[in-house]
Amino acid sequence: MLTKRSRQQLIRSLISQQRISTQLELVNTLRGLGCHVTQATISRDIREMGLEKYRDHMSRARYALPDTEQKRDPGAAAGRMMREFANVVAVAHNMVVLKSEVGTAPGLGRVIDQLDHDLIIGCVAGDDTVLIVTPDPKAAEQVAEYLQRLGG
Amino acid sequence: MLTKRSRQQLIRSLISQQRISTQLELVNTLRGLGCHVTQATISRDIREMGLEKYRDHMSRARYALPDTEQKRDPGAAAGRMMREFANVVAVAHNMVVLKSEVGTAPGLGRVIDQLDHDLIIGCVAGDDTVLIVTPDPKAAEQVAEYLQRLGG
DNA sequence: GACCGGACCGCATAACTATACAGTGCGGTG
DNA sequence: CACCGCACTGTATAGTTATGCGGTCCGGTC
Repeated sequence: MLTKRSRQQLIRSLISQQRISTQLELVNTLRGLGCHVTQATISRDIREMGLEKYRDHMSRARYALPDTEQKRDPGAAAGRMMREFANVVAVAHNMVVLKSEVGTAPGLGRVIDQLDHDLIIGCVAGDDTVLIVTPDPKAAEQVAEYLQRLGG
Repeated sequence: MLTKRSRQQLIRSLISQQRISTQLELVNTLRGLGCHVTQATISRDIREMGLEKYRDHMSRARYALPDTEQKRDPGAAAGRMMREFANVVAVAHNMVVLKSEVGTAPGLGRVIDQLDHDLIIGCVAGDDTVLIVTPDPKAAEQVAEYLQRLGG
């Protein structure tokens, strides 16, 4: 049997890769990977890990990593967000303008804040635009390039 | 009987003022206010309004307004957050430093971003600190005062 | 070894939430 | 008015999650 620790790590991996809607679903998926536990244990794991259950834009339920989780690897989180939601990255003077899907800008702004990038002074987000403030035009260029690389 | 619309408004008001942990709790509270509905209706309302259920730092369950909801009245949202989580507001040069309960800084930073305040260029949040960047020391003073007023 | 305490888990079930179905009321249409 | 369609709701129940209790398995102590 897997240790509790590695089981929880497995759960983290699973829920970030595929949509898991119920604990039973998770139990069955884990069973398929040779990890045999009951729904009760999963319930405890989920609370312990602080996972969140929310509904996506199709109002389908899904478990997800908590917000704070993103701090462990802000680059990866930002990369995922960029790939999923960002459309255009542009430079304007000492700022980087990021256009994204409507409604996703606040989330993007947040992960970008969490990058804690030296050249990023701060950012503000509207509905579909993130404005990233940098010290000067050259830094803006660098940040823009960095973000584009993140977004793969 | 209240209209569906006003009932939902009432729900919004209730959950932002007090901790509501279950739908039954909400049903009873509403009943106390003369609004008599069943749990089923509440369940539908909650999904329709996109309310979220999460656990606070004491791991107590609570319903809350969705993130996007805060945009309608960012001042109120920020005020609530400030009252609940902020401890110290200080000025340092052209910045405002906000110390808060551990783990609450990202959320605070976010609502502050959403204030879309003229004098706030942007902000970054750590675990228990929000750094707010303003154009100059005078603006920082003004922002600090504004935030303190918000926090009541 | 005997005993204790704590972490962990499963079982059974309580607690909570979502939904299928049917009923009501209301506005529009013939 | 008769009829239809739609929004809304309650009832009953299915679906989902949380938890009280008891058991097992260590690791430490006497």
